[in-house]
Amino acid sequence: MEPPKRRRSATRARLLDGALEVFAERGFHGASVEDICDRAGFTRGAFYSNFGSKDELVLALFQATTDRLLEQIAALLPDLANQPGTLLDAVLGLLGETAPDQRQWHLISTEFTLHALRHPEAARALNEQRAMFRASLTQLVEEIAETSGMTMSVPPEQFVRMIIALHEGARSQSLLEPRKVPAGSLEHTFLPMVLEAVSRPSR
Amino acid sequence: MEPPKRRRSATRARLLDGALEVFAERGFHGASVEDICDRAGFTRGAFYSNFGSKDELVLALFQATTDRLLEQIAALLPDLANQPGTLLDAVLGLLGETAPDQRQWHLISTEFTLHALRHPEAARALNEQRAMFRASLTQLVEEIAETSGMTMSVPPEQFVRMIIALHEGARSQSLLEPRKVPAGSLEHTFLPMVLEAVSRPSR
DNA sequence: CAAGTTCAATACGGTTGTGTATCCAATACA
DNA sequence: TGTATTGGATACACAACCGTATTGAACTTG
Repeated sequence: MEPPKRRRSATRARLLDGALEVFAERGFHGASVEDICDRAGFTRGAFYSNFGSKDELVLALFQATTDRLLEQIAALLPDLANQPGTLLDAVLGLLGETAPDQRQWHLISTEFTLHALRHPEAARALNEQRAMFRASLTQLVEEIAETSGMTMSVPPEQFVRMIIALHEGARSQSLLEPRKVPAGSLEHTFLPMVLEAVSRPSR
Repeated sequence: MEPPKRRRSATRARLLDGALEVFAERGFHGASVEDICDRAGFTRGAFYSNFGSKDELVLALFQATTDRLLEQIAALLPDLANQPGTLLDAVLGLLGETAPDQRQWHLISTEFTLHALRHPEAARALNEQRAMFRASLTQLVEEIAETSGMTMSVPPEQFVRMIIALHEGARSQSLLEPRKVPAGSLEHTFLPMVLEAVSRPSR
């Protein structure tokens, strides 16, 4: 009934989804291949017929997640650039909306970052993805700055790097103490000041 | 020859040191008890005569590291507060000097943060430690602001939270791309702007 | 409709890792 | 000096996990 190609890629997808969940719950090494298969409703036989090893799965998972993320960004970019509102609203909106589940995304991406810090190959893949992500944000910043007649006294990419750094650090604090640090509070308090400091009306 | 009490706590300390190294290298779950014992020059017998389980070791390790860190801070605080120099130099100096090996410290603390996000008890311990750390920084900020006749338009603790967030996010980027993001570059570029924006001379 | 192919399930072997129980040496103490 | 205690080593039992080999079922194709 079902074409085998579709079937295959469907189980692959389900395994990847399961892996995403289980990794978020138990962490990289804490999640066993069997855990992932159980979550996806398969056995290890299915796993090893789709992936060569756990490491291979991790790379595939990261690639799949990255692809989805970049697609979402590409879809959102035009809207954000043309809609009214400040530059920071657009950037922070993009940072937020691309990851519906902030907690899970933070766990996964942080975990993979640690992995990358120990494995150079993973680091290259991660840096590549982050470079594309930054590029999207930088483009957004440049466009909005242009249309609103602003010039920035620091390279836009530097500015974006700073936003990302602050965002990730703040997210960590928000997840650790949700009541004391509401999501986005640090960004919304301090980023306007920085923007004010680095931007001047174009002459 | 050697007093038994001393001997015992000495091996405990060596095991904790070994655990610190091995955790930094292979991560939390990736490090086996035997790895740690090998590193410390003992066997698992010694381990289980000092710790009840791997989890117990982790908590003990975190406590020990935390204690050392807070001691170092307490020792540094008076110097920094009284030495000449700007507020930011003092704060960033404190952030830097407390962890001689930035990479190892980043790996360990990030790993433990992930652990805490999944285990509420660990989260409480971590938040407690971070609160004390923040308190030290806040105190430093308040003292320096006072002696230099400045008033801040945001609560000092908020300001400190923001510095920490930015610092941790920036450190992650620096470790991933040391050549593109020299350590401390983001902080030194943007923090002065924020400080300028939030501080006014006291009337 | 029969042979071949694909995909996942089952069964298995081997490795690794945890924790316990026992043993041995060294020190403390009577 | 002989006995008791303490700390660490050795040996062992047991579970978890990874990866492979084999089997079976569904679908494709000639």
